[in-house]
Amino acid sequence: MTNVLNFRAPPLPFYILGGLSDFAPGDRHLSRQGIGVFDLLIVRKGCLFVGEDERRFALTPGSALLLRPDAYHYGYEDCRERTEHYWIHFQTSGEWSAEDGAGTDAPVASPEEGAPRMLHAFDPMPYRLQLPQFATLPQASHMYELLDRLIALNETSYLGITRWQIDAMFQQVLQQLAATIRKQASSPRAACAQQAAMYLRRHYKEDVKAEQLGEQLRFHPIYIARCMQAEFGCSPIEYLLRYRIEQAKLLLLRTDFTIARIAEEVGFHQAAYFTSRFTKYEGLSPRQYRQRFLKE
DNA sequence: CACCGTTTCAGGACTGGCTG
DNA sequence: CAGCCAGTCCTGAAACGGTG
Repeated sequence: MTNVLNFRAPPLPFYILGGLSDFAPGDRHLSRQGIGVFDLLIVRKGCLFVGEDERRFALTPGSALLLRPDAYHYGYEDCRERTEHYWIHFQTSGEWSAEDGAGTDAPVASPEEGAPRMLHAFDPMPYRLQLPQFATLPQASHMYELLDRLIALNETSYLGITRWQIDAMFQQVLQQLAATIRKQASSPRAACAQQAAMYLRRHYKEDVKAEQLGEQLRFHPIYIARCMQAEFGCSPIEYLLRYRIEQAKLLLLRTDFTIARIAEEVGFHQAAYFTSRFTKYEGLSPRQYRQRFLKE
């Protein structure tokens, strides 16, 4: 059973459309199969009865339900009283997965295998955005206020400057939703992963071995690898590699150092190996990268 | 000739299953 | 939660070929 939806960021999920629905007694939520977008429902008044596949939720004021784009949704019971609820449709162009009650992280969607990745001069370090599938909002009135403003903006205009205001506001909605499971982020596992990441960023120019990392953090290297996998979706070595490549990109654009010099500066012993890793992650060689982005 | 890309393979890192 | 073991996978070094 799904409890948490994990979004690998960047890119962050983006807003599509939202509104406030007012149901009279006897109305019920629509039945839809695989609508292709995430649907966030937040009840302001009354009680909404919604099912997703085999699970059923009775949403009372202040509760939020995040419906998956690939599941079957339905109203399983009529509203007994006047029921107001916000609905927000959003989507992501990145990877996302559903985590079940047992803690397994089953991948659900990801960019097409082998598809050419979008090329940027710089990519920030990846992180994971966790959203609960069902939550009771601690500051529901604040959320209602935010959603009212979001919907009002949405209705006035959807172009130009308003578009990024909508996106910024939508990120605040996600932030409030994510905050309901923030307790988990301060777990020993998350702390271990954060410490490891900090150590790797500080020592990326040096030879960092898993064993050495374990000694520094006073944890078993295998345990650290698991913590980082859970927190960042990658192993310590992959995290280090990505960080080194980001630093190398800076040097490629800011200096006229040779590829071999840059490889050495960011912790690679062999320029050939640096080139192969860089090409794998960026889709073009260091030299091509420099030529391409210095021209722009 | 300097620099970059490809191939190969030993050893280190990671994963899954399990234990305390 | 934290660590161990066995099997598998991947990294990184080295050698060599290609290119401008």
